[in-house]
Amino acid sequence: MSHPTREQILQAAATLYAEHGFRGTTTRAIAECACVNEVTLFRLFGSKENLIVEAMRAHSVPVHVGTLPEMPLDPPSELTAWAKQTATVLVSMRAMIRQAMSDADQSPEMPKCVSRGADATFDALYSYFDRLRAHGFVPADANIRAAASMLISALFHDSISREYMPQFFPDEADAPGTYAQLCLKSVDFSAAPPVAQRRAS
Amino acid sequence: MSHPTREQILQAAATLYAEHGFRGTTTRAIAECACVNEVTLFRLFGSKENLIVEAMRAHSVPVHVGTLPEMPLDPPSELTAWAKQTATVLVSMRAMIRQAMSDADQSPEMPKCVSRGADATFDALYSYFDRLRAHGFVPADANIRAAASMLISALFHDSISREYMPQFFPDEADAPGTYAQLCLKSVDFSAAPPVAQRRAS
DNA sequence: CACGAATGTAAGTGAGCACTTGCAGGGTAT
DNA sequence: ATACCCTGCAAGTGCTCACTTACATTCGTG
Repeated sequence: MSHPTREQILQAAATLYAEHGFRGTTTRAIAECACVNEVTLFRLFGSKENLIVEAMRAHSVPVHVGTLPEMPLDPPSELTAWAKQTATVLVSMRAMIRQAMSDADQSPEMPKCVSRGADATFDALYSYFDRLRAHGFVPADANIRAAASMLISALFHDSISREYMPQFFPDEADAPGTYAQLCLKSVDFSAAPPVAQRRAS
Repeated sequence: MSHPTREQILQAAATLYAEHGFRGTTTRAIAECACVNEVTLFRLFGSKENLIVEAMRAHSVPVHVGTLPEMPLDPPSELTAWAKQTATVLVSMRAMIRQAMSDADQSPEMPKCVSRGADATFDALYSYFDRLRAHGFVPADANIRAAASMLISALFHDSISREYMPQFFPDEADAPGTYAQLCLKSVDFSAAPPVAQRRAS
């Protein structure tokens, strides 16, 4: 029994929340946007807070991280492709992210919706860097943890701040690739792995 | 005599804004926090929006960027010191930054208060990197623009997101220094400019 | 058809909001 | 002392908000 109205409402709530935040999103506006009666919101979700938190949870899940190969072959292009995918996802969620980061006093659940996605992204990138290390692309003592953090930070800051200060960031078209290249340099990436070094896991 | 009440009010408005954002900050709360009558707010500033925008402008100014020497001598330690100073400033303003980034629909002035500070920070760092290049610390073809952007992005993301996802970032104590070192690596920094050799760590 | 669950409609409640008005006190300068 | 400006105080206006109540309508299923 998949309620179609339920999905409409959650979608409307997520859209309006991204635009206006928690306090700026009224139940009346959600109802209008979802083409349902305002009373239906309360019958289905009980309260505005429940509704919006549920909408956030539903729409922060599709943080399908970009694809990073199990077996690294061409790290620069692989990482560039991943950075571009990640940037695209972040840009599509930038408004929601901005709101959620500032609505911690409304419901502590909102920042968590963001950090969950960020953690998943970080894990994917970190384990890829670990594979690079295992295959000898980067030295064993490289600070891959901090490097992964920095790359994601660059993508994050770019996506949520570029529209306010475009002159701050590299050219939009190849910014993700630029970040990826600098990141690889920062971990002493070398194109030709000196055979197979030690296996780290 | 410079109105003391005026400063009290601006201070209170900035404090409350950082905590609760534009819509969450009521004129009543500002008045109470500043120990003045609510009517005084409107007599002095006309409207809530005027008041808060003015408070933001007044309190986003002290983005006194950290000190970066005109003549670079020991870039790793100089940059580390600067990163730590910048991180401290960012952390002290994190709540205000988060709110301002999400209140663009309330007043387009708010994100500008943030971006102005960021631009000044970027300019300081970029020109320092330019000096590094001029003195031979980094090669002429290094992408110092993107590297400066990435370092600030790392400091930015760290300061505003760490409390929501502490496991994402390097250890708090030396995170700024770590970012600085990785950043220098990403621009092929070499310790000895005239006799370019490998640097010992 | 009968029943019940989901939805719509109309109206309203109580609270909080930004902002206003009118008036009274209190300090300062002329 | 008088005039003036700043501030406090009390009360109120008009609006919007989240949320409720009571009743009517639709629709699928047995």
